[in-house]
Amino acid sequence: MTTLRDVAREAGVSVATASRAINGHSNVTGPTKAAVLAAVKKLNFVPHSGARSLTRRKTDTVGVILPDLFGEFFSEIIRGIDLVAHESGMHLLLGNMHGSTHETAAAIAAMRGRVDGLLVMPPDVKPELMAGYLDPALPTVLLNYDAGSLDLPFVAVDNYQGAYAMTEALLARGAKQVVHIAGPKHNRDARDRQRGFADAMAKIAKIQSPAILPGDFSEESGAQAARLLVQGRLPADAVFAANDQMAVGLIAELAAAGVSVPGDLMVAGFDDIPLARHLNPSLSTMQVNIDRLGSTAMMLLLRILRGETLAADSATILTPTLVARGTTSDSTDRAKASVPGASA
Amino acid sequence: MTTLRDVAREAGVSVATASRAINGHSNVTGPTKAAVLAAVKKLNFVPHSGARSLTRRKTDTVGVILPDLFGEFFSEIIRGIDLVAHESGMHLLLGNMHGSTHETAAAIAAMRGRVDGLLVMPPDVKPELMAGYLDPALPTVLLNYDAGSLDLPFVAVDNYQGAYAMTEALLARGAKQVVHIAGPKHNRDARDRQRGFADAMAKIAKIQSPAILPGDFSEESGAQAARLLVQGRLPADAVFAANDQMAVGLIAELAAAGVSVPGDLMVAGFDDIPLARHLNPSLSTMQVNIDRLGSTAMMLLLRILRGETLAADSATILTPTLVARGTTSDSTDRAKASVPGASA
DNA sequence: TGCGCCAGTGTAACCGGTTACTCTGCGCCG
DNA sequence: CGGCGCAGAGTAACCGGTTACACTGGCGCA
Repeated sequence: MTTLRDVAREAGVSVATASRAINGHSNVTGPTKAAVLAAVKKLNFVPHSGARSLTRRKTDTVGVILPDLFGEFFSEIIRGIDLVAHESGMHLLLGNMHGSTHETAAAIAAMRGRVDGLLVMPPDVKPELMAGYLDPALPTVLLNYDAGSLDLPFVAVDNYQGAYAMTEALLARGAKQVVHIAGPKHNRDARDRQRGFADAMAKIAKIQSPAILPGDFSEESGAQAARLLVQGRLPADAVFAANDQMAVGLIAELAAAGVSVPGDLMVAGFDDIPLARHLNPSLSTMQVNIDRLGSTAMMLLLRILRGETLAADSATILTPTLVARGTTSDSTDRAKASVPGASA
Repeated sequence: MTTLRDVAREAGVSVATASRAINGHSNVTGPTKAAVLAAVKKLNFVPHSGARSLTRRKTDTVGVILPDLFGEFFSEIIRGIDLVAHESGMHLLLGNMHGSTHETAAAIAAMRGRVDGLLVMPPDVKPELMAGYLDPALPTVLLNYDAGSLDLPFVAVDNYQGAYAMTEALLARGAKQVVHIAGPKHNRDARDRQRGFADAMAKIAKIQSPAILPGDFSEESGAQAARLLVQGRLPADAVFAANDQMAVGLIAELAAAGVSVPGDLMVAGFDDIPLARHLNPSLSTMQVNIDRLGSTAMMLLLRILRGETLAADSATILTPTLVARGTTSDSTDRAKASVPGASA
């Protein structure tokens, strides 16, 4: 493995000159520079990024710490981040907290000396703990997490507003008794969505304690909710699941039980996963541009790295948009909804 | 930002002792070690991984270079890799070739000094070029790519065998005229699948030049194939798409044209994306355990990094398994298939 | 009692680059 | 013609750890 010293020797110059020539500094004569570059080519030299980042004190890498490396959500967010990072010549170092709070601390600590900044999404970690985990010297942007007192820049999806809007839409469609399937209790997104639902029910339908079934964002928990609904004879004319995954499980189980959607029961989800529009009937949901979540956060981080001091307005809120599809169509639309994936 | 020097000073020892205490070397007395660890805690010291990897000549990081950071395939493969990497305390550095051959070279070069080994999946790069891109000194495992003469270890899906098996299954179901929708022409996976299809048709159905429609793995190209099929009145009783994505587009467009699946036409895909079983009727496909592709490759790489010299048998081939679902069921199964997602 | 050995610790070189500072030689000015 | 300024190149310190080697003191053994 060839080093800068080798190149310098080959070109008959000092390491300083070699370094300058390679990095395109101005104070190098044409011939000298050419000689160095020739040596680089000949020896097939590639600078050692580790060594370089040690002196430069920058690594051209950002750490991305996510709760899980799993599924569509994950790949979309990475795609968004990469889009922006790649443009700026930045690399992505993946960290995974594997759901555990303790691992979160470890993952963040492991990033020291490897990255210039951090993108962290800790949906299940308590804010007061986060403060201790983060290195104040390392620029950090939070994803989908309002750290409150920590006052770190963050990008978030307006889950509350989204859930409110969806609930409102269901009520507008004529639903009287909307049931919510909640997400994991300690999960921020899930809690915000539940709040949005509850508030909309209270404000618009004047129902103070709407029915809320437990769930954990998994397909299976959606199916379970369906069984509760059917067997418990819970009066309901619409179900709003806290995410699409659960809505999928719910619909499958309802179909098995002979409940017609949207005829007997309207169903709505949240996230707009790709599967949503391919279901039959297709699933109404709140569309979240997850890739935008990632790219926006990355842009924010880049600005911080460039030295801009962000004002308090550094928080960016992305509002999800309502996508009305088959599972909430009223009877007149029913025919259209029966062609599977016709919108493809 | 505190350094080892700071810790040493605080503990009243030399940097060498501090380093040894922190890294758990044996030749440090109890009290000394305690003093160092106390200083570490007090100063909140985290070793600078960049500096450490410079002397240790290892980074505890592997580079993962994929054609696209996109979709289910990507997230599953990363998940598989991470599963194994995480267990060994390895980190993942993401590289993205963004489809361009030139970027591939750049992505690989950028890894020098950042990683201990490389996992590369270059489906569109010609083998003779790959040789020039790769650093022979850097342990590398190829994903879904048989480098041939390069004789690098690799893990691959047996696309040929999978396509052969699926074609065979369609013929066994009674299909006489199976049409294939091909993937991108320069893509290895796509070519292997097409070969498997063609060989099966030749061997089993004795058809030498079966109909093959062009495609590019996208949903839209599947839809386009459907239009060709319908408008061109191509005689066909089964369609085997080179991937699920195209099958999805195909089915949607067929439905719009009033063609019944599997009644008029059986359809099969490849990959078993999550969407496949949720379609109505659910999509028959070849299941590829993509996460296993990643985890197997990572295990192989780890073995190389541990110093094991792998024999020529280092190539691992994963055979996809056939998943027969609604789109290839014969009429007696039809009723079952009409319950959407009942298998959830 | 004196010597060698070894455990525990310190000093300093080193990993592979970058860059502040120094040095040299040339052109230009007075 | 001598001195100054500056461009181009070199020397060496440094980034923050690791570790080979040197050093010291206490113990066991003769």
